[in-house]
Amino acid sequence: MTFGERIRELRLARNLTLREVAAEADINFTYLSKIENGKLDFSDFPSEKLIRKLASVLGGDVDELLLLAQKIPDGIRRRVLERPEAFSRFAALTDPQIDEVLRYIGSRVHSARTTPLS
Amino acid sequence: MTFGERIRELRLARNLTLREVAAEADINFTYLSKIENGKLDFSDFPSEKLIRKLASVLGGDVDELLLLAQKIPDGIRRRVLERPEAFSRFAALTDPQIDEVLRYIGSRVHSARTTPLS
DNA sequence: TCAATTGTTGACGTAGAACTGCAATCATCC
DNA sequence: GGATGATTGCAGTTCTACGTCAACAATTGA
Repeated sequence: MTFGERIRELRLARNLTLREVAAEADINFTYLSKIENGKLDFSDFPSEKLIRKLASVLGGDVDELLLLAQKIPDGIRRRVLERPEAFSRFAALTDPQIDEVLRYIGSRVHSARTTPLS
Repeated sequence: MTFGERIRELRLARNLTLREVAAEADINFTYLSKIENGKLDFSDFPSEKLIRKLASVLGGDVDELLLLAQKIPDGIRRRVLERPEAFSRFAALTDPQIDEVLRYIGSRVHSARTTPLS
């Protein structure tokens, strides 16, 4: 699932046309077409600002869209900047090790979510 | 310690002038002055590209400088994009919970670092 | 004393990313 | 067959992050 595919999916799920969504997002409908088809001239994705707007207009999840566009969600970014060393260590784990740590979190660490996943 | 302060520290530690470092980094020395003094017109920090160049020229740690400039180091970024859900959960932990998980990693997860901390 | 070196600052310039917009073309669907 | 919607190439325009320039201040050292 690419970013563009997801945008299209969200748009069609609401039975909206390119023109309708583009108008609400204050962009040109041809640009939206290019976004959905991954045919942007330079860069693979639109700006973070526009991604947020599209999420809002389409009722999509901002973080999901940001990730599809290879951008770091705010909640994670904030925490990385607060605890960089911790994240460096976590990032250095292999996939199975990450899974193991997640199981540990699930079993040992309770009421973990103090803030929404954002 | 701000980004600019650290840059200046690195530069002075090598007894280099603004002009010398700027020349090596292919920028104007007045721009470097602003960077060190946190006086950039817009944005608080130079581009990621320039940060890397400065790290190289000054022999500084890229990740340290990136973090001071509120940018996510590559190693972490890559892993976040690979395992977003895991990082969301990790990021949602409180500080003490993160510390607990780090202790767990230290005690249970061996040969964790398959790649450099980058 | 004055000139050489170094650093600071406000105003200004610019390249590239982000986005526009048209024209031509195609596909569907009543 | 025309109304509606989408695609795409290409040449704009806009915006701002990035960086320069010119003038000046501070310090050093002969």
